[in-house]
Amino acid sequence: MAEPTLTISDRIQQELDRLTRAERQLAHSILENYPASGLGPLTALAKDANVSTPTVARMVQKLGFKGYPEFQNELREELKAKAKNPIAKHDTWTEGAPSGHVLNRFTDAVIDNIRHTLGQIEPATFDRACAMIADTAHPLYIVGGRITHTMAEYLFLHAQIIRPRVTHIQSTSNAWPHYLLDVGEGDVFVIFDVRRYENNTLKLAEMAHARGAKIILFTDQWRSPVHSLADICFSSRIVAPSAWDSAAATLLLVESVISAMQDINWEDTKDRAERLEEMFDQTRLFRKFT
Amino acid sequence: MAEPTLTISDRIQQELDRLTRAERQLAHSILENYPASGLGPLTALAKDANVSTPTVARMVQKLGFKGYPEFQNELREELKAKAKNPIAKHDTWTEGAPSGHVLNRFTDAVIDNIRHTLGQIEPATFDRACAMIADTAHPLYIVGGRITHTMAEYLFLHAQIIRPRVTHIQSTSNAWPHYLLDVGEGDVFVIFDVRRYENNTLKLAEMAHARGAKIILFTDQWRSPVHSLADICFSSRIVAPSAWDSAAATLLLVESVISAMQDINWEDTKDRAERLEEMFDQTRLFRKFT
DNA sequence: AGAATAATGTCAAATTTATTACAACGCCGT
DNA sequence: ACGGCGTTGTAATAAATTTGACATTATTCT
Repeated sequence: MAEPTLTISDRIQQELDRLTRAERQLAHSILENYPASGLGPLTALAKDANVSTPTVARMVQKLGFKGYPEFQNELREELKAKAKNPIAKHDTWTEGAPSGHVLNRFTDAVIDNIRHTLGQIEPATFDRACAMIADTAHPLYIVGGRITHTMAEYLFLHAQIIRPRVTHIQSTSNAWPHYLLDVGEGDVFVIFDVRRYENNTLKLAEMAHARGAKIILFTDQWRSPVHSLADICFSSRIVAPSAWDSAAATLLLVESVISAMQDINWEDTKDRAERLEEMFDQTRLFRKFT
Repeated sequence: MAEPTLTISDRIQQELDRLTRAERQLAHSILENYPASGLGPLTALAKDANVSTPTVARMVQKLGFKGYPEFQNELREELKAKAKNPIAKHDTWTEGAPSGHVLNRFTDAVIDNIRHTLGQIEPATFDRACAMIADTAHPLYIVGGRITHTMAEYLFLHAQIIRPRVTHIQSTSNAWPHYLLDVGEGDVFVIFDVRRYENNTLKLAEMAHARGAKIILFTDQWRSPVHSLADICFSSRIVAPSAWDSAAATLLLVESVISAMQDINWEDTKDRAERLEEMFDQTRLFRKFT
């Protein structure tokens, strides 16, 4: 590729002295709202700068492009790169590994997933979801599928400490219908369903929905069919340079939910956590921290 | 003009449910590199999203534009507006949330953890670990504790597809000594142990080590006591603005290992994955992808 | 001052790009 | 299984954008 690290903006400014009157006029117009104006049609740009269309065509050639379309193309590439950049000033994450190494490739993908995922979330929706999950007035059910039950369990293990009345259901288990016996109006379901979407999970969601339960769904960018039943739906990006998907962005969301829950229920949590500590001490399950 | 303050990105996400399959595909492609991809020619966008050109034309009309050019025009206006903003607070991950919001605080911490974690890994060590884990000449045991067994299981679920002879042991279960009966020289143990370090896990590691097993340890920055027995030790940073720790960096490592394993064993994996697919098809566990 | 040269604009041709009409396909309900 | 409806793609058409040729205007040098 041999991408020059110079942006078009840089190049224009560099050339500014060597440009003629009309071209300078045009150059300033381009830089005025960069890069937006350069991405419109040549005609519009010309009119904006009060120059003729061939002037535009000639200048982009002077800048080394074959034509206006090629010029626009590079502008768009710049824009793409810029959108990615706020984070990726690291060219490699693991020092000493080539950029093509799994670690670097994978990490790039994950960071990218995180950025996309977070970018699509409305804070208000997130807060609402956390409030629902933290609300001890209603029982909380956490549901996961074949792979996602790991995420479900992660949430469960923490939720269990933070609040009472939490149940973990594996949709792949054939025991789940039993759990639904007690479900009533206003109960809260957190459901994980990522491709490949599981029939069991959908069935479970339908039954819970029929009983008046609220559903908060964690899914991927393509969204599980459960989403039509869900009150709140979070979709994380899961693409990875691998035959499988990445759950990292989903985990980040889950952990954020845990953190928010804990803030909401802090008084209770503190108490429950202390009692848990005591019990652990008694069972000698853990080492004393050294 | 009553310009709605909604960006095109917002509008697309709002409409997402009402869109058809091809249109959704397209929508995701637009959001993927927003707004750059939408500023190119219609034809290019269509090819990018693997849909036909009329699909693009139809969707922009569905979104309320008279035609593609008008759509692009608004995109450019958005871009201009964004550029004008006093350095649009691009340092937040979730737009519209204050930088102090849980989502932003947590994400910052996680990215930071990832950076530190990856920075401490030697690629050669990583590769060696992957080779050991992928080596089908020896049985593989995966061990997790109270919280970490979610990570262990995540690895297990994937490893199981990639290679034979994989066993998942929960150190909190009192059944684990049984598993050790068959362990012999050269068997590989992947052990997860983060604070609070668990006595059971340490015991298990000691016994495995005594029997000549190789140990690959995933722990935190303070390193579990198991590390003195381990052949390879990965420590991830787990600090989070919360009363609990973040497993995100650990998960990233695990997923990278999975990806690397898969590359090493690709021939076998392909075969095993196909057979698994068939079995799933027969059990009708999953929906057909739509 | 006047000729020569460079710069710019006008207009038309050529190319690309968007739109429309229509046919094929898949999905759902009967 | 069959018919109808909605969705999607192909291909032709219409519109636009870009480019090139040429005439005009400004600028510079003698």
